[in-house]
Amino acid sequence: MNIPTPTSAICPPQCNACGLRKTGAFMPVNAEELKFIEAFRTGTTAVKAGATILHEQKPNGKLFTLYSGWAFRYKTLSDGRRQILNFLLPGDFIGLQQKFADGPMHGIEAVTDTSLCVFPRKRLWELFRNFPNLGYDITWLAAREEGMVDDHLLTAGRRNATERVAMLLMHLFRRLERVGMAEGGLVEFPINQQHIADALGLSLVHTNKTLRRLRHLGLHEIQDGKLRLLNTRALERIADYYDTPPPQVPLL
Amino acid sequence: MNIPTPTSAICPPQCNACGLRKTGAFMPVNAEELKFIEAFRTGTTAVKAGATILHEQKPNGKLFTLYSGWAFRYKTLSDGRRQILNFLLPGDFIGLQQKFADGPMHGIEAVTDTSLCVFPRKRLWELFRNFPNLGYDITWLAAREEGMVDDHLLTAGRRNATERVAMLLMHLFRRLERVGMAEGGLVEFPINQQHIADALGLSLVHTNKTLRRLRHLGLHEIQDGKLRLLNTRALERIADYYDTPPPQVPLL
DNA sequence: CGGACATTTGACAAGCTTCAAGAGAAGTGG
DNA sequence: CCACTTCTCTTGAAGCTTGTCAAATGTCCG
Repeated sequence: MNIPTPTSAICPPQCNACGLRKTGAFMPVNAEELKFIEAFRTGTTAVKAGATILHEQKPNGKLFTLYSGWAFRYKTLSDGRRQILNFLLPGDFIGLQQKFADGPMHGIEAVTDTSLCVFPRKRLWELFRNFPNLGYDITWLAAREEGMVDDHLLTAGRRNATERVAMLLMHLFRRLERVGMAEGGLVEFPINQQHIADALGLSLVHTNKTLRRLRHLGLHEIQDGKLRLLNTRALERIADYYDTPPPQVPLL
Repeated sequence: MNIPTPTSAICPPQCNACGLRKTGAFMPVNAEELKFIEAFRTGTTAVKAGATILHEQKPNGKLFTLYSGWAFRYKTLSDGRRQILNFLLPGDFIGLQQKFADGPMHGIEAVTDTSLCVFPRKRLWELFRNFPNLGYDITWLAAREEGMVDDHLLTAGRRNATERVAMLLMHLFRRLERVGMAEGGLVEFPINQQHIADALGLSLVHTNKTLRRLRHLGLHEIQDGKLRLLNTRALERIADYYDTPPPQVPLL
């Protein structure tokens, strides 16, 4: 059984000591690739809970791999309405869109204290030229990230409140499980109801009532920053969720 | 002034005769790259209006560039509710996600008669190895596509019906304009109200009433399969839309 | 204890969906 | 050429889901 990765962990100075790679959740890389990744990496950063990793308006020329903690990508309308586009969990590659898009960006904010590896986006081209397989991996990650947003769009556009909440619980649980952060039906769950509301396109009040209803049905429990799923079968049925996250994904 | 690309056009047998490249909307490629693209291409297909380009459940190992016509990516829930994820317009690269994702796919359906270039996804790796800049371009395209879905998620999650409709009109108009398919305020507009409803996460009836309201306000006109924007300023303000599509994008 | 913040609950209003049905356009076959 | 079907657009009415407003409770922390 996997031991949950401590979200407080700091990214080690050497990539070959990387705690994420040891989980078995990621595709192995050869020595040469690992060496390049380490050289590609500018360094590491820690971002405190609630702080901004990437400002919504101005790109900062950096790419990240989230080593530990939770974060989320979001967009806001000018009157303040906020939509969370996706949650970011350990192993996720961050900032690709920024490299390319010109228009309004999305912001990234840390939910918990986070630790990140930093890469200069200027050298991304170098990566594609010298290590085409890593370039391929990055495309893989971009496509996977888009696939998740596709799912969330289906959720926001066509599922009702109950289905949306069930979907989010299953989605996050499965992703955490994949990177070895679940023990039994229990996972760390540092987000609050406002995060959930913003991710699902619901109001805070309605999110609360919906969450409460599912809880009274005995489907889940959220306590002390931990989520326990008590009936995944029922949640999957309600959400019409049958996704299976891939066993191994690339890791930069 | 650009001449609108006829959506009935057939993709020519030689890539150097490609009508899309002549529009100036796409990044130029050198002779060597063009030669590879032509060799990479398996051939061309035509898909009739309403037919399926990519089935929602089974990937078919193909990648496409949409040469002419409109299509859309979509997902459905098991009870039939459908969400359109994005519309596909001439020049768009199709099918990347399929290459990578394992789980439930998205489907692609032609709105009008379409003409497409076909590429074998098996040789994608070859492209990355031999032409890293083309690999880079593909990542660019993946990131751009995700950026669009991000926007649509914000729309479905946080905009009301009026704002959503205004957003969609502006979004599509700007994209069509970019590939030279707009004359003055007029563009081909082959989708019906059900498409709009499915793209925005609204019911057909409410979409109709909202569309009607905007029309009575003198903001737009839809007639004979053509859309005319009469007050882009007002539409932008309503939608809180300030995006500027990039002047040139890669084209495979 | 006081203050900030997340959760919870009730009441009411509003927006959106559903149901139902009619009008108009376009295509089909006798 | 006309009856008939099909499809899209349109409109009205009723009902339900969700949002908004307001306030209470609980918790953590200085």
